[in-house]
Order: sequence, then structure tokens, then C-alpha cells
Amino acid sequence: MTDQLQQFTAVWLIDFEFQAPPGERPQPHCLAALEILSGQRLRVWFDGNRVEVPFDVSDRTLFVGYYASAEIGCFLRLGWPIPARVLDLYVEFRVATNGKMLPCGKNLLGAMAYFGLDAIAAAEKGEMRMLAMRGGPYCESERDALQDYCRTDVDALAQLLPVMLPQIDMPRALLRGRFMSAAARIEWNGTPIDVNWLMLLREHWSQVLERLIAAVDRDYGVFDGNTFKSDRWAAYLYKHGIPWPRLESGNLALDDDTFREMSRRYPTHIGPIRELRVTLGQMRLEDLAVGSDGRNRCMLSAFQSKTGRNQPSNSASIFGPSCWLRSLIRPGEGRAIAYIDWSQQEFGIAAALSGDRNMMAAYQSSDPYLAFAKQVGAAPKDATKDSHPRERAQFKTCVLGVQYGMAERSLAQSLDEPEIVARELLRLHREAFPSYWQWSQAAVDHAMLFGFIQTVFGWRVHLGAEVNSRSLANYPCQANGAEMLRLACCLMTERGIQVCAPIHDAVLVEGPSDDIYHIVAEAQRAMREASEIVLNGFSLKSEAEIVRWPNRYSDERGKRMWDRVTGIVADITRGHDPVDGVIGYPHTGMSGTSLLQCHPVQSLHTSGQ
DNA sequence: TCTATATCACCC
DNA sequence: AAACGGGTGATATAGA
Repeated sequence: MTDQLQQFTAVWLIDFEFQAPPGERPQPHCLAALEILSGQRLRVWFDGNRVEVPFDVSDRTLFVGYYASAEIGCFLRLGWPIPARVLDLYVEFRVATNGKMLPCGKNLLGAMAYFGLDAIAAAEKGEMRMLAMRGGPYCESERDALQDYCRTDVDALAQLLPVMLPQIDMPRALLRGRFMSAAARIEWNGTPIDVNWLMLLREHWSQVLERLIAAVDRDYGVFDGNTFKSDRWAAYLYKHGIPWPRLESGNLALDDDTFREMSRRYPTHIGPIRELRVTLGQMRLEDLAVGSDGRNRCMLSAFQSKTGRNQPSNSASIFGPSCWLRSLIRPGEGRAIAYIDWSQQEFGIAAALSGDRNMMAAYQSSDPYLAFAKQVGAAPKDATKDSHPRERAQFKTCVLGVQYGMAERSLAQSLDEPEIVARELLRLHREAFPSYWQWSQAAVDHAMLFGFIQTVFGWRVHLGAEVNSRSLANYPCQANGAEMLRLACCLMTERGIQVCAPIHDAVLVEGPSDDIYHIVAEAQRAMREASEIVLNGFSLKSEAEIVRWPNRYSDERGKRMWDRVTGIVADITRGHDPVDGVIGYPHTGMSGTSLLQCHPVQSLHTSGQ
């Protein structure tokens, strides 16, 4: 065990019990800690008085936790400096077992069970969780119970660490742990929300739904309150003699693809109801986790997905629900936010890691999709987005489809073209990017041979009984994309950039309006560096969209819906009151928004491999 | 009445 | 057998 820990003069196993109501920052109750080299223990109760950090937090000290962003969040609340070295046994358990069946789950008890270690009963743990979440004041016995329980979690870590240590790749584990610190800072920061409009939407949502439905359903009568009834829809179809596709189960196929297909054939009958169904979606504004300071905060659920992506709750995070709701994101007075995303991130990753020269050239051109079309002679060399929109759209769909392993049948369907068109596009892709296809196939073969596939920094998934080769082919792109995002988040937060949220291939950052150009430039530099480190020197571009107070964030796709909904709310509340003061900026407008392009310089950094 | 499953909608 | 990767979550329906 000491081999792996040689570089450290202290190894602290830590656990906090804390309270964190939805959207609020964590409030620690107590800390239990064990330094395993000396056997020293800490038992601290936090009663609101200032407590000095009881640890050395330099790179000579290793902190070990289980889902450590929670612990580090408590550090932030206490005003303690963030540890330089973090080993997160949750993350290491995830990477060790990713893709495997876990009979007892992946929480601390599940990990204990997996390694055949004794742990406290799940029921007791649940009870103590409840007690911590309930918050104070606590009587003396509750306080003791909470602290005793906190100690048992540390004891669990003490059992787990020596068992897991031999298979831990320490340098890479520390990189993953480093991200948990970044995650803590991001969870701490959160995303600014227009609370006034959130309240209005919450208050009037059912009425908004009623109006949206009433306007269309009077011609159909297929809704019961706010729910679409398939039997009534069947009756409507029967009455109008419209044949409708069914699922294997015999039920009507009610997905939007079917509606789209059918509305082509029966536009007047199907069109309006389809648009309504698309509009409604489903939404529980109540679950959106907004704290008392008006910021959306929720656990990032780092390393949750097989590919290592974050998977925050869709209902708690503002980036989860339908994108028109993102108009609720609004910087405070004097502040600005920027949404920065890598351009065609997965395409760039595939190009760089496969070393496919044509694909790299296409990525580096101003328009990868058109570059692809030009490379195979489907568009002239001087073609532009405007001169050849149709070709561009087709080659774009092809590129995106290939990334997910799409075959000609599905591609034909998404192109709305005969299969022969899709087949030809796929052939052209193979012709243009032969090294990519070779690399992709080699990755799948390697995975099949060795039973796992991994990223440049060792985030791996183990193959189960059922192997999906499309999933394997996509893994290097998605999982290395996740590595890249984590690294960028580390660089940004460590350099003092306020990151509100990571969104798979993007981040939302924030700062004073006057500094936002500088902040965006810094953030883009960090994203470029991260791409170069992951991709052996290949730079990915990024695009930034800046929104300054008093404007609100808006997603192009959701603009209409936002205007429609806020219009209805304004109508409902007209004459009542507070809307006038609030409604000042219902239109998202691009006026305060600008687009910055990042044109990176090629550099020759290598990965840490 | 509660729970499991299927289906669907949304995100990148 | 299917042929679009990774997710969360709401809802309807079927079954206990």
C-alpha cells in the first residue's frame, strides 16, 4: 500500500455530514477524518463558528473521499483552501467496474459489498442521511449519532482503500480527483436564473397548458385535461378514415417521427396536433433546483455515464428540460454569461485520434461538412454554405450519422432521401476518410479482443454479455470528449474563471460584464489547451455566445416557444399586477449577443500518455 | 394501490 | 435481432 502512497506525507480519509436543500450550497454539520499513516483522527462539529482548516492541503497530502465534490463543497463553505491532491474512491470504483453488473449499486455500501467488506446496514445509513438532510437544531444524542455515523463512513474508506489501491492508476486517478474539485467549484457557483419569470411560469403553467391545448383541441377532442389520450386519437383517426402505424405491441405509434411522416400525408388533419404535441413536451418546473440566491445548482453526477460524462438530473438542472426554458438563464445586473462550445467536437476528436489527414484538413477548414463534400467532388471548390445548402445539409447529416454508427437505412430516413442516396454518402465518407474507418474498426476489434475500451487517460468500460459495435465505435469520440471537458473545467476553475455548468461539449461561464471578453478569451484558451493535451497537439476550435445583463440567454430553437409562453402568461396576468415590472425583457434578442470565433494555432503538446 | 415495463420526449 | 451513441425522466398501461 505504501508504494502507491509514497509521494505523500499524510493521507487523510475524510467524510462530512451536511445539509444541501435543492439549489442551495452545502452546509456541513460535522467532519470525521482519519490520517492513515499516523492513525490520527478528527471529529469536528460545526456550530456556525469559524473553524480553521485542520489539514495541510499541499501536494504532500492526499485526501481520500467517496464522491469528493461533496466534501470539497464543504471546504468551500468553510472557507478552507481546496486540497491539491484528491483521490476519489467513488470515481475509481466506477472506472474499475464500469460496464459490469453491480448487484449492490455503486454507492459506498455497494462498493464495500463488491469487495466482500462488512459495512453498516443500508437502513441505518438511510436513517442517518435523513437526519443530516433534515438539518438542525440537533439534540445531543442526534449529534452523537450523526458524528458516529460519519466516522463509520471514514472507517469504510479505511477498509476500501487498501483493497482498491493495487489496481488504482495513481497519476490518472489524481487527474480524475482533480476534476472533482472543479466539479465542487461549479456546483458551488451555479447558473443565474430569472427568478421572477420562474415564479410566473410555475404559477401559471397549468393555465398556459390549457390555453395551448384548447386552441388546437377544439377541432380534435383528443385531450383529457392536459393529457393526450391514445384511445381518443384512435377514434378520431377511425372517424376520418386515416390508417395509422402501430407498434409491435399493437398500440398506436405516437412518436414524433410517425406524426411527421403522417402529417406529410394528411397535413390538415395531423399538422396542428403534431405541432401541439411537440410544443407541450413535459416539464416539472417545480423540480428545477434554484437556491435562495436565485441560482440553479445541482449535483453534476460526475462520471455517471459509461463514457464518463456528467449526468445531472434533467429536472433539477436548467440544461435538462426543453431548450426554450433556457431563456430563464439571465445574468444579474452588471454581469454577463457566455456559452462556449467546441466546434464539431467529436468530428475533431475522430480526426485527431485516427490521424486521418483528410478528416483533420476538413476539421481545420472553415466548414468541415462542406470541405467533405468538396473533397469527394460533390461540391465545387468555391462552394459556400449559401451556394450549396442542400449538399452541405446532406454531408452534415452523413458525418453526424457516421459518428453514431448509422447505417444506410436510418440515414436515408433522416435525410428523407432514397436509400441509394444514403449508401452513396456513406461510400463517399469511407472514400474520403479511409484512415478514420481503419482506426474506428481497430478500436472495435481491440475492445472485442481485450474486453474493454478506454480513453487516453484510462477511463474504461468493460464489455458485457451484449456488445454493440456502434457503441464501441462511438466510445473513443464521446469518452475522450468527456475527458477533454473535464480537463478544460479543471483549467478554467483553477484559473479563477467562474464556470456555471458543463454541458457535454460546452461550458457556461460568467463574470462582470466589463471583463467578459477577457474571460471568454481565457476560457477558450483553456478549452484549446485541453483539446491539445487530449489530442496530442491537435487544436479544437470553439465558439462563444455572450449575453449581457439585462438580456437573457436564449437558444435559437426555443425562441418561438418562449415568446409564445411568456405572451400567454402576460395575457393571463394582464391587469393583475407584477408582470409589467418583470416582463421588461421577454424577447431574447441577439442585440446583446455576439459571436466570437476562436482560431487556434497548431501546437505540438503531447498527451500525458 | 403500488410497482415494473414500455414508450416517448428531451438533452449533447 | 436489429441496424443511431450516451443519458434522465414523465406517463400510460399492465400486472401483482
